[in-house]
Amino acid sequence: MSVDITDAELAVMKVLWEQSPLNARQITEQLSREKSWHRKTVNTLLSRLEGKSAIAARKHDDGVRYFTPRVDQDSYGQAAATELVDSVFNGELAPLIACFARNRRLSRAQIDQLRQLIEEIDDEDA
Amino acid sequence: MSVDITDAELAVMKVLWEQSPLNARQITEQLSREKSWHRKTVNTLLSRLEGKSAIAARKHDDGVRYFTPRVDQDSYGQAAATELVDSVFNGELAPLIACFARNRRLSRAQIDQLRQLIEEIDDEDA
DNA sequence: TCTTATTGATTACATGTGTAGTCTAGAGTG
DNA sequence: CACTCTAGACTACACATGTAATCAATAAGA
Repeated sequence: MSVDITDAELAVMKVLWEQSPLNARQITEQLSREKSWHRKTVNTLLSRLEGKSAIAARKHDDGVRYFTPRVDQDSYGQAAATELVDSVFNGELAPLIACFARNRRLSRAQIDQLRQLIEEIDDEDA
Repeated sequence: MSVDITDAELAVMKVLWEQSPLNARQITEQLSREKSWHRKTVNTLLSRLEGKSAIAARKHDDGVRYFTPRVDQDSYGQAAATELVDSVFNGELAPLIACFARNRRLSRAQIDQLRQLIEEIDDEDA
């Protein structure tokens, strides 16, 4: 509900979440590792993201615009996860994790991490 | 990656996951509780789902087609969750749960359920 | 049998999305 | 100063998606 970011746009956001501000050229370069997108394509995505206020542009001294996220990764992830859980799992988190565990073997470290996370949540909750 | 089901289509799938086989009229009726979709709209969605092999139609004795899911809810949920976790959380499950917890959506019962789930996963893993 | 209601197939149409191309103004180069 | 390169604004265009309408065949009633 917060901001609706599409798949292609998400790739751009991920670059900016890792490092920002960056200009269009730098972003295209970063993306070239995984996507073979034309500069213009990245430009369009940046414009659309700006239109959605998902990123902000600030013109630097060199006259070029540098972009920064206005939506942080956590908020976005939270919204996306909530939406998924609501739409597919009827609002329950456990089935998602169960699905996940069944699908993707969780390593011992990951299981321990989860256990610890649950304890933290529980403590906070108290 | 399995089957690409859109939001509108998902609403139809959820009805069929709850009960099937159902014909178009019955599905429209079920959906009317939450969506005010025209019969024709539901029909289009059914056609598209059939095209994607997400559901199967079988003509019953009354000459009307009854629909059944060909993709089960678990598989779909698993795929959707995996995609979300991969795309937003870089493949890690814990951040998703942390996000969720921060959002204060977990009741004590849910926390207990999670804890138990983790233990089960852990046991299986051993 | 003629009329009407219903199902399913086909078609429609605005908006969203992926993926660019074109055009213009300013920055740097000979 | 004329030419060129680049960034950004605007435009393009096919396919996806939400949301139906039209049309043809069939079933059911008068």
